[in-house]
Amino acid sequence: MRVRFALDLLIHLVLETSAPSCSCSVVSAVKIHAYPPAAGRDSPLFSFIDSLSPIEPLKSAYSGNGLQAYHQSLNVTSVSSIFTSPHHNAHKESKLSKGSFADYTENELCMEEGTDKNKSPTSSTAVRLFACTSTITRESHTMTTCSVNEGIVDPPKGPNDLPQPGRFDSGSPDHNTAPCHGVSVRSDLKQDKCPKLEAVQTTNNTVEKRKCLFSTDMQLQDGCQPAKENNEVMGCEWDDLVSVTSGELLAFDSSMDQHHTGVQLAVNNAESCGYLLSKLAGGADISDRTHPTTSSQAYYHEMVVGEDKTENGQLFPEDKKTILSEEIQDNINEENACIPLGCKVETQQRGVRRRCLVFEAAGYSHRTVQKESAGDLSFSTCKGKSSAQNHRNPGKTPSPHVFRGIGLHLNALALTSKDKMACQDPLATALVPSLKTEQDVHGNLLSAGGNFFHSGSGSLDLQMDNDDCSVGGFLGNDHNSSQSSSPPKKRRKSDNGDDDSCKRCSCKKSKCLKLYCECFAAGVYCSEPCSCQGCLNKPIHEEIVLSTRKQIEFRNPLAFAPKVIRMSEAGQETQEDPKNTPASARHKRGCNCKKSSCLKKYCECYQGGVGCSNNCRCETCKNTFGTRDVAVSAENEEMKQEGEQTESCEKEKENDQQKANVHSEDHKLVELVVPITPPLDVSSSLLKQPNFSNAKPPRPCKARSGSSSRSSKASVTVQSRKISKVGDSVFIEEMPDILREPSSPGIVKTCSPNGKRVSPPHNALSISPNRKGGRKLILKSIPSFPSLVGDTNGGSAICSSDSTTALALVVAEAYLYVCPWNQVHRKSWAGQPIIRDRSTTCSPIMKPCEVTNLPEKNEHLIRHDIKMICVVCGTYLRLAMHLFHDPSSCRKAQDGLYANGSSQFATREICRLGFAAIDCLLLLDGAEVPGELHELSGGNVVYVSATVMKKISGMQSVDSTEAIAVMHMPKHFCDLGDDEGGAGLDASFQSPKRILVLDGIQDPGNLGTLISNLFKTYVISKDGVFLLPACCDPFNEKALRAARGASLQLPIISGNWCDLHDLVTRYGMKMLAGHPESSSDGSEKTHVLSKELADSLMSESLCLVLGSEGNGLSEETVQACDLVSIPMEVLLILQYVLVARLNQWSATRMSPYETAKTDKMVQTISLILQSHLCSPSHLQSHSRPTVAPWNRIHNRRATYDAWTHDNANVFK
DNA sequence: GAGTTTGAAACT
DNA sequence: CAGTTTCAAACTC
Ligand SMILES: [Zn+2]
Ligand SMILES: [Zn+2]
Ligand SMILES: [Zn+2]
Ligand SMILES: [Zn+2]
Ligand SMILES: [Zn+2]
Ligand SMILES: [Zn+2]
Repeated sequence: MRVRFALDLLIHLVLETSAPSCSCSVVSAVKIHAYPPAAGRDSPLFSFIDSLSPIEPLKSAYSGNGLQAYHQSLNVTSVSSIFTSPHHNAHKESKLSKGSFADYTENELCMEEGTDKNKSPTSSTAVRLFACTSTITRESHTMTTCSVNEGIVDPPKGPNDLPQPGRFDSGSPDHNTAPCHGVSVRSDLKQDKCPKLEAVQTTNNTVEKRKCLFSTDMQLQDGCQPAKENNEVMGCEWDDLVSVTSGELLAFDSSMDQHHTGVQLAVNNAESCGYLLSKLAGGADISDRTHPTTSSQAYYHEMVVGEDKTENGQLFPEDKKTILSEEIQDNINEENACIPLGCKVETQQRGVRRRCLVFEAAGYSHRTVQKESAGDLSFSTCKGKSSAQNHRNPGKTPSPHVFRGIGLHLNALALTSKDKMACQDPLATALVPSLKTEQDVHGNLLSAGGNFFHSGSGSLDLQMDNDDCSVGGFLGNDHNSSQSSSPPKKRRKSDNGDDDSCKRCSCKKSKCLKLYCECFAAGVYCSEPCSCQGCLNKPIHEEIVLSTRKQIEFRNPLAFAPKVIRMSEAGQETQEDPKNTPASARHKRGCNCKKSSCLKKYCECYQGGVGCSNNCRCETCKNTFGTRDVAVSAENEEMKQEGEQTESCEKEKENDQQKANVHSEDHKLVELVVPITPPLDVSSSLLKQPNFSNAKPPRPCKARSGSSSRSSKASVTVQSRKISKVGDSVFIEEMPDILREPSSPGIVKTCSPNGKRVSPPHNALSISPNRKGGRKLILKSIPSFPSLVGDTNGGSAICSSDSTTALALVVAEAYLYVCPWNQVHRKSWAGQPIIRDRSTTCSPIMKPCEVTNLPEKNEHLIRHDIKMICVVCGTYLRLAMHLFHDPSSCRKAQDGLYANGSSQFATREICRLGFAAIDCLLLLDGAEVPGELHELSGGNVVYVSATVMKKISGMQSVDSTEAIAVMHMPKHFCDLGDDEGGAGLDASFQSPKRILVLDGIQDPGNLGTLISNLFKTYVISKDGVFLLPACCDPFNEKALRAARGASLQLPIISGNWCDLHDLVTRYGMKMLAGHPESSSDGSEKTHVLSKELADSLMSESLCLVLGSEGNGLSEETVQACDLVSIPMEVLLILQYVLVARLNQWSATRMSPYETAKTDKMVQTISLILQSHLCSPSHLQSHSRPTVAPWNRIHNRRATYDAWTHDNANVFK
């Protein structure tokens, strides 16, 4: 029992650390670290620990709270074990085991017994898995490794068994079997591997801990393990074991590096592995808890529970774990366990590895942690657990909470399959979750821990002692829980490498910076086992890695989230049932298998050990883990559950009790599968006893929203679906951070109506469900923004429709932010009413883009078609907008454009825009001439063969290219560098009022978007764009596409600063540029945007200068312009509005492509906003420092000329 | 170990 | 949620 507690504590710690979101757990963890050990705590242990473990962290860990204490103790133990060396162990053992153990055991026994019994049966079967090593022993001093195997198997395994049994008996009754295995394993290990383990001696103490292997899964249970060694302590041992494991895991990380000692876990059974993994994630705790129970399921439950308890919310994915166990297969266990840990582990690991996910994190994290404070944490946790076990336990429920932190994110999938595989093979294991930890170090640590676990199971590595093995990565499965993802992402920790798992990726071209790379996807750095080429996924390239990750996350917030969601986890959020079959987990996005029938690892569902769900689009699915139909029903349930969950989530905390109930229910479910283990409960009890006891596996919820805890309900199902749905509801993932942050001024809050919703949990971990899609922003909740509207009065406030729309558009324009006009839209600002005169809205900004809202005078300018274009061309933009300079055109103009459309629609739309007239229309043989095109082309239609078309279009395939329009460069474009530039300028502007000056916009997409936005409010002969030299080519494909034709209709002048000055002088324009408030030097040139300022500028002719994405305003700009700073509140409001609006758009009429673009737009805006908010040096440039060669205007021209030359004969 | 298959990622 | 291409793992021999 104690052990369990300890474990729980550890877990909690881990979780806490890992889980960013969970404040509670975190807190505890933190405390632990920070606080000095509680006096209360067991001194003996502590002292013990202290003495034993070299590691400081442990000590620190001890903090004070009871819980903490537990943790600490746990940590301690683990630490000791880990680090430890044998000697320590011995000492510890003696101390711990005896004293503490007794206590623990007793407690646990009580608790567990009930559960245990249940479990035991199952457990026996189930468990086998691993062996952990160590730690536990230490605590107990003895503990040593634990190997858990699942029940049945174990016993056999090792000689140790015998000992174990004894322990078991005493300690954890039920588990005996398992323990046995564990024991045996251990013993074997010890014997065999002793070295590493350090001798685990069972008896003595020492156990080393390090190496425990778990063989199977689940069950870590190990309680048994304890038996092994030394240990004796039965119940305690289990706990210890568990803790150990967790500790080990942690230790691994850390230790691995340092000591090595780590533990190895071998998970034999897949399930075990899975469990482990899950546990890892947060699971560690769980496992502890579970230990008692034995069965793997139990573990789950525990885990889940733990998570729930702890976190609550947060979560991690943990859960996900899922199920793996389910199956368990376990079987196996490997006896091997006996085998040297390393060996086994390795193999397993490898086996697992493959696809599994990697834990990467784990390793990293651990390391980091070790090194850093984080390390401490982890240690502490680990140790703490053990110690806790020893000592504490008592109470501490808290620990469980801690766990949560752990959640990992694993990317990996679940492991189930792996597990299974593992089962099959020894390896199996796989699953390890990655742990990515969340961002935080802690998270990392945690995750790492998680990974370890997984790995352990898998083989991962972990191994502590051995490092050799490697640890590496694990794969894991992980699933992570909820979490969200991202945040955690993790960093890879620093680390070095970690090793982790054995082999890992072998990327040749992705530089390990794409999701193709398993290491990168898992959130871990590449390490020695990797055979990648040109790898940049190394700690030394941390910046690159992190920035790349951000970009990818921007694109898909869930990119680094675990792919497999465990039902159990879901439980948290959703919940799931543990019982469920193994398959409680489901792949988040589902697979799309065509030829593998979901029976090969090509299938991510299969690989993850989960059945296919409704999210899968697979054909002829024969997934052995479950096919879609089955899943469906589950999903439905899930759905329901989700709803509940969500609700529950909010109330979770409040409803702990309820949860408890729920948990219990869950437990039942769980129990079915596996016996549950009550012991955990105890530990969990600290957090929430109920949960533990129940064992609900459910998971923590977290998922969702963050924190939430999940609903406890246990629904079994789980589901990802639900999740997804849930996500819908909320999430704003995409919202800029700023918005989310609380810090935002009060205004913001008020403004946003939904504030609540918007702010997702911080953590976010929860990922939003939405995500399914990945990209959409969400908005459900965000209605319009009140503030803008608002304010009041009724009046018009907003007009809403139009005004809002207009606003949105306006906002969209990055430069607009800087623009005073924005204020016009608001009815009031800063408490003062803003006068809104429709007539003044002329400013470009104000105009709504929607046709309906367009001022009449612009009706003819703004093409309704734009909308259509979006829709129609959205998916084929590339084709539709692919333009080239027209070679055939006359020299002077030289600038012809080819518009080739992949489809009639696209082509037609382009023409409709009325860009320039089409000089010639090239159609594929046999294609019909679209009516409108015919008119536009003036009858100049040429039919060409597919070959020619292909050549001209420059596209790989002509299938979608039905027509290419050859047109002249728009007359509105003039390059002052050219001969006749001047004339063009005069022609374009009779009296410019608003010119958007773009200084160094390097990204074509951004440039196009800016032009497009300006065009929406374009006033003929009054507005235009001036491109300074550093800008990319506005006719670049990407720019054209982004501009949706706007660049063909808006005056675009390309010139240098001298030209700009001439222009400004000639028309008496005033130059304005946005500037970060902070940077203002107080000079008279800096103004704060205010109603008065806006009013005063309304009638003036202005040049708005927008700096580059990466470098902000150039020196010249700053010198030449009046700087306008926008108060943060305003910016926030604008941003909020923008995002809301964009979301709305995407939800309504935007095609996928457009949606993607929207994302980019948001990104662009965010960047620009940042430039206003931060000093240039802080800006994070998302693009190259300079315009890429191929995007440079002149180069483009050269390229074009060359192309023209090459194709001269084509045109004849 | 080389070559093929496969389906997710990435890109347009 | 489009159509292709790229990529690296999974699988095959
Ligand atoms: Zn790689
Ligand atoms: Zn790698
Ligand atoms: Zn690499
Ligand atoms: Zn599939
Ligand atoms: Zn599937
Ligand atoms: Zn399938």
